[in-house]
Amino acid sequence: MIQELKDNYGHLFENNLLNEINQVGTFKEVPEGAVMINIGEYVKSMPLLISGAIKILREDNDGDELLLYFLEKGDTCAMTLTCCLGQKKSEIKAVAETDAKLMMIPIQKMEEWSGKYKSWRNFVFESYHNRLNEMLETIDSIAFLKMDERLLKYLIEKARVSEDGTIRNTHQEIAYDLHTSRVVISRLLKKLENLGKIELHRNYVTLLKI
Amino acid sequence: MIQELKDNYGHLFENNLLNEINQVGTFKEVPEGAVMINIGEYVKSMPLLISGAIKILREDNDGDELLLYFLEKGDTCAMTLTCCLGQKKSEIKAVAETDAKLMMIPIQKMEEWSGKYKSWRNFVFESYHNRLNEMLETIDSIAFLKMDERLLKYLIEKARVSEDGTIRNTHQEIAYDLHTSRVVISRLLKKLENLGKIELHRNYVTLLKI
DNA sequence: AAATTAATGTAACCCTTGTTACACAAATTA
DNA sequence: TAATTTGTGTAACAAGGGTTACATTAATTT
Repeated sequence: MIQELKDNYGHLFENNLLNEINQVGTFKEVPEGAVMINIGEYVKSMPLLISGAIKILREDNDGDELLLYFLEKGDTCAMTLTCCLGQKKSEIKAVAETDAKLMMIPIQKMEEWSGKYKSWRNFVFESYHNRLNEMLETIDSIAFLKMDERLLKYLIEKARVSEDGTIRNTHQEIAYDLHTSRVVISRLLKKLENLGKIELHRNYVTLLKI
Repeated sequence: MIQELKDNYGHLFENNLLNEINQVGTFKEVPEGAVMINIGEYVKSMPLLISGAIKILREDNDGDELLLYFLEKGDTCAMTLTCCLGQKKSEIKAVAETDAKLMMIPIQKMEEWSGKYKSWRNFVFESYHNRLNEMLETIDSIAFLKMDERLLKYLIEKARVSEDGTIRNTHQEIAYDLHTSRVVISRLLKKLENLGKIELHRNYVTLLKI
């Protein structure tokens, strides 16, 4: 049994299911920055995230991007779930935000386990629920917040999922995630620095404790 | 057996399940405009929509609203699903867009049926998938479109779910759904009228065929 | 070290959207 | 019918944020 599987999913799944996952799943490591799936691609297996963080993005026809949310350990991709079941194309893009470890589950098992294990069903439902709530959070941000508030919220999220609490990105990269321009981000970051909320450096930003 | 249940869900569910739904479900009619659930309320049963349309809204702390999507016949509310299972509060507000007919399912049955009927599981998964996609559509609109494009898209959606293809709303009501101001909507509607896309009247708008 | 590339700072400008104010018309109520 | 309320049209202005342009500084390459 892979120890990290037990550590992260032991409280969720009964032993029989854990053993099955351990048997049929494939352990996988992905390096930071790796594109794990693109819009329009078919999904072949379902990931259970063991460590690290995955960035989920939406893209429009012009290739403009928007960050939707991050997945962390114990999470799975809700999109993948029905993509697998219905053989549908992915509607989102997934990129490793940090180095990450995953357990990949073959799609045939999902349907089988849904009938067999109550804990699996609950996990799947819970995942959907979490993802829907994260989408609502995203909608709240873009619909109700101004760009400076969105930026601060983004920096806090980014710092949370990063290893050391710093945001190791250029202004341009931040601008892509928030679907705005580099100049706007530079302007607002400077404003946040003047307010004493952050510290700016070349290639990274640090959040200051309040 | 309620005929409309068979008509709308007969192709989805096996007969045993249909009969159970018919037995334990409560038939319910709601008039246009009725608030079916508010943010923060607990959900007691799960609705299967038989006819009419339901408007799903998000609200921020100041009471500002934003239309997320419409539910139509054959749909259910994905939010409700895990709200029921996890005894969680609703994150959204639901208002009858037109007169609607529903079958209300007691929450205990949901868990039971998830283990018992494959068609029920598939329906639930499919619902989640559809709702996630509708949320993505909403995000696309507010993130990538300008207000005039969002407005036109909104009018087309509204016309689709309405009885007679007209949008029976005041400019103020449209403004609430799109989370903007009445003046902005009046301005853009007038622009769309000048482009020959719509016809403006007091209290309603008609879409012109292209 | 010099040249080049990448990241950031900042000014000036413009467009979209939001706000305020008010006129006018249609519907409703007195 | 007169008075009031509700819905719409429009002008003028403000603010947020997107764009272009260019300077400056740090890192990388030659």
